[in-house]
Order: sequence, then C-alpha cells, then structure tokens
Amino acid sequence: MAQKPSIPKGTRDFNPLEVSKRNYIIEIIRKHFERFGYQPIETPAMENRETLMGKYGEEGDRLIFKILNSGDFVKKVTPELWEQKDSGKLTPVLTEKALRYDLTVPFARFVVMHQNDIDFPFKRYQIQPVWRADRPQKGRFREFYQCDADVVGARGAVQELEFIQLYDRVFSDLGLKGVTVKVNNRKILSGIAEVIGAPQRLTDFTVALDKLDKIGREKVEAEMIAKGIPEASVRKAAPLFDLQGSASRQLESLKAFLSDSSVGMQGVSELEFLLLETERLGLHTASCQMDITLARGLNYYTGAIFEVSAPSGVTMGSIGGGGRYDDLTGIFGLQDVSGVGISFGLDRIYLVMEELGLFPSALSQTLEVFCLNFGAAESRAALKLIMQLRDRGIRADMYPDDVKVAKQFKYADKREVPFVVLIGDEELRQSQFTVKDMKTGHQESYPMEDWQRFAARLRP
RNA sequence: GUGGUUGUAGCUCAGUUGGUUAGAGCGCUGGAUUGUGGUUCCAGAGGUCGCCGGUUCGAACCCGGUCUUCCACCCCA
Repeated sequence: MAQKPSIPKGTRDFNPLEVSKRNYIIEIIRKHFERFGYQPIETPAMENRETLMGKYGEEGDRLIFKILNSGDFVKKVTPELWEQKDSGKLTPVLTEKALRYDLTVPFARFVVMHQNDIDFPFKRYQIQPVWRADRPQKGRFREFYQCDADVVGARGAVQELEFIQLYDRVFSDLGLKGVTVKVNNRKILSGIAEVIGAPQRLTDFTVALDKLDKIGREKVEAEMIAKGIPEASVRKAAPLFDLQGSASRQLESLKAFLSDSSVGMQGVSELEFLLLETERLGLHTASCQMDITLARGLNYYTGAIFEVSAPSGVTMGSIGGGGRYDDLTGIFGLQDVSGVGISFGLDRIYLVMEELGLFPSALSQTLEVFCLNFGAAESRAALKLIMQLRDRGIRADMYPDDVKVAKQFKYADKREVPFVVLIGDEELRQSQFTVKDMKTGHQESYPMEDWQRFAARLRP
C-alpha cells in the first residue's frame, strides 16, 4: 500500500530556507517594480488553449502543457478522427485549457478584456509561475517563476530606456554585480533579411545568427544554408559577421549596410538612442551592450529586444529578457496598443546567487527569541513574555512541550536562534527571566517588568 | 523531440567475477549529563537496492521495459 511519493518531472518542493531565499529575491524585484510605477496583477494558471496557441512559434506550441477536458471527453472523438492519428486535430477536441507558458500573452489578453477599466498607459507587474513541457536541464524547469514588468499604450522610446535602468537597479540591489544587458532591435534584423534578399526567412536567419558566439561563423553560415536561405543571401550578410569595436562604430557599419532598408534604418536609430541615453543616465553595476546576434525566439517581438546574461564565470542561460511587441493585443482584437516589457527569471537568478554566495546569512535565522518550556506554570509566564515581544514585532516562540532542556537547546541551536529565554521555577519564584546569548554563551537575568529593556536590545 | 547519464538507510555515497544476514559517514532516538546547545564517548532504530518483467540453482550486480535525476543538442527564464 505504501508507495513512495514523488512529484512530476521538472517540478520542485521548496524548504523553508529556499522559500526565504526566493522571497528575498522577489521582494527586491517587487520593490523596484513599484518604485518604477508598476502595479501588480495576477492571472489564472490556466488559459483557454486558443489564447496561448500560435503565440510562441511552432516550438512554443509543442511545449505548452494542455489540460485534458473533464467529463466524458472520449465520446467526442469519432472513430474517423481516431483513425487519423493526427495529434493536431485530436488535441482541440480533447483539451480546451492550457497552463500559461509565459506572463506576457496572458497580460495582453488581460488588457484586451479589461480595456475599459484600464488607464493607459498601463504599467503592470506580475510575479507568478509558468509551465513549459521542456526537458529539464541546468536552470531549466517545467514549473518556474517569471517576474514581469510591462507597459502597454506607450510608444515613447523612453520606456525601453527605463527597463535597462530597472534591470540595473534590481541586480545591483541583489548584489549580483556585472550582469550584461544585451540589446538589439527586431527592425534591424528585419532590415538585414530585407537587404540580403531573404525577408521570408527572418526567423531562420536570426535563430542561426544568434549562435554566432557559440558555434562560430562557419557553422552559422552552414545552418543558414541548411535551413534554405540562398547562398547568395548568406554571402551578402558577410559584413555582419565582422562587426567589431565600439557600439558607435558598429552602428556606423550597420547604417551603411542597411541604408536601403527603411525599417532597418529605423531600428538602428532606435538602438542608437537607447545606447546613447543609457550611457548618459549611467548604470550602477550592470553594463549595456548592443548585440546584433541577439534574436530571442518569441516571435511576437517587433522592436527593441533585451536579454540579460549572468556575470562572466557563471554558466547559466539568460536570467532575463524582454522587448517591444506592437501587435500582441491586436491578435485579441485591440489595435494600436504597443507593449514593451521585461522578465526576470527568478529560478535562474536564484541559482546564480547561490553559486556566488550572495544570499544574506540572516535568511536562515527565522526566530529571534526562543523560550524553553519548563512546565505548565513556567510556560504560562513564558507565553506572556512571548506575546509582549511579538506585539513589539519580534519573532519569538516557545518549545511546545516540557521535554528535556538539552533537547530544547539543541532545537534552538538548529533553528539558529540568537537568544534563548529560560523561565524555570527559580526565575518564576523571583519573577524574572534569564536570557542566554547563544553566540557568546553569556547569560543575563531581567526582572519580568523590565522586558522592554530586553526588547530594546533587539529593536533599538 | 534527439543523444548520453543517474537511482542502494532521512541525506551523501561504498558494495569485488552474480553466492549466506547489503555497509560507511552524517543525521535521528536513547544514555553518559533529571536547568544549558554547538565538542566528545557508548548504545539503538532505520533499506522489497526506483518500479515491472526476464535470464539463473541463486540478481543490488546480467538483459528488456518503464519512471526519475543530471547533462548536451533543439529551444528558452
């Protein structure tokens, strides 16, 4: 009968310390989101299948978790349909809901549904889990948290500028120094595809180009040709592989390359603005770099695109990303509302911070004062003291049973409690309590009515 | 989706060419110490060897399947 319990592949339990550390990251992100003027929303874990399908490209559709219909769903499957063995035709009959794949598409759906109640421009943040049916790997889970900030109804280029500042402030505050915010612009990529004469192959082209620093120029060219991009076009793209030097030099080369593409030139000028203004504003600990090979797979991006990589020396995929999407609400019937946003990958940030030892040690200290239990009368006196301390905002607790003192001390030690309070019959008779500093071992007694003097030690 | 990898006590892991009763460290419980933790000493509890099937007189070990872990690719946070 007793079977070993387990949880689904790619999901995790979090113990108290892990939750403390995750909350530490979340609270810093939330603080900066709110400082930058974003308001929180939440959306359901599941969306209608149709809301999500087709928004993330072919690969994305495959990775969306579909939810099996309730009831006698098999009845709706006709023998003919079954015989076809076509998942594409069968799944719409079997599932009408799916787990959200990211927070951006549900947000676009939210904006369209609540457009009459929203004051535009609308800046919202959202910190919730998302699910992807990917194979788990380092820093990759099937359930993970995204922390998103998006603006809809604002076209100004200042928004993008603010997001780079937001990334910088959050990572600086987390103590995660040296992250790189890579920026590019989809219009530049479109322009390139146009100039080399392969506008239909934008996605294939960018996906291949994205791997330049990983697999090298030759393999990128080979992949482009393998994907069906004409050799002549690949050859035309040659100047892109040689982009070197400062951002301004790269921008000049790009301008020459894209001079015949209006969309491309538009992208260059947007990127130029972003880089120049970011330099003027300055960043605390992050750095901002243009990266023409940055593509990002999500195909709803239309303008600026961002990706944040961990400090050098840490092997981790991107820990954040985002960009501008002009047509996302249009898909749901609300035209001319441009959106732009960024995402923080909580779980990956956690792993990076763990690897670099950046979590404050105090996170494991969940209790400040711990009273030992010496019996019925003694524990009632202790409870009185504990309630007074709790009312002062001090995290205080008592061992629930009057077991052996050594055992209670061991427990206090494991919980890393800095102060243990002893109220035994001796203390009770003299109406006082004894405080032991667990670090130094030093003990001191206070009269009961002087509890505030002890409290002041913890909350000066 | 492709390729590889992992699973033995609560945790981290040993386990010989297939051979009696499967081990260690840490942790846990009790005691040395009935009001003092983190150190020490002693004792004890705890395992259908991931699961299902096969080969064999005999399987933790060999074979097949399955689930899971981790890693690379694909893709992505």
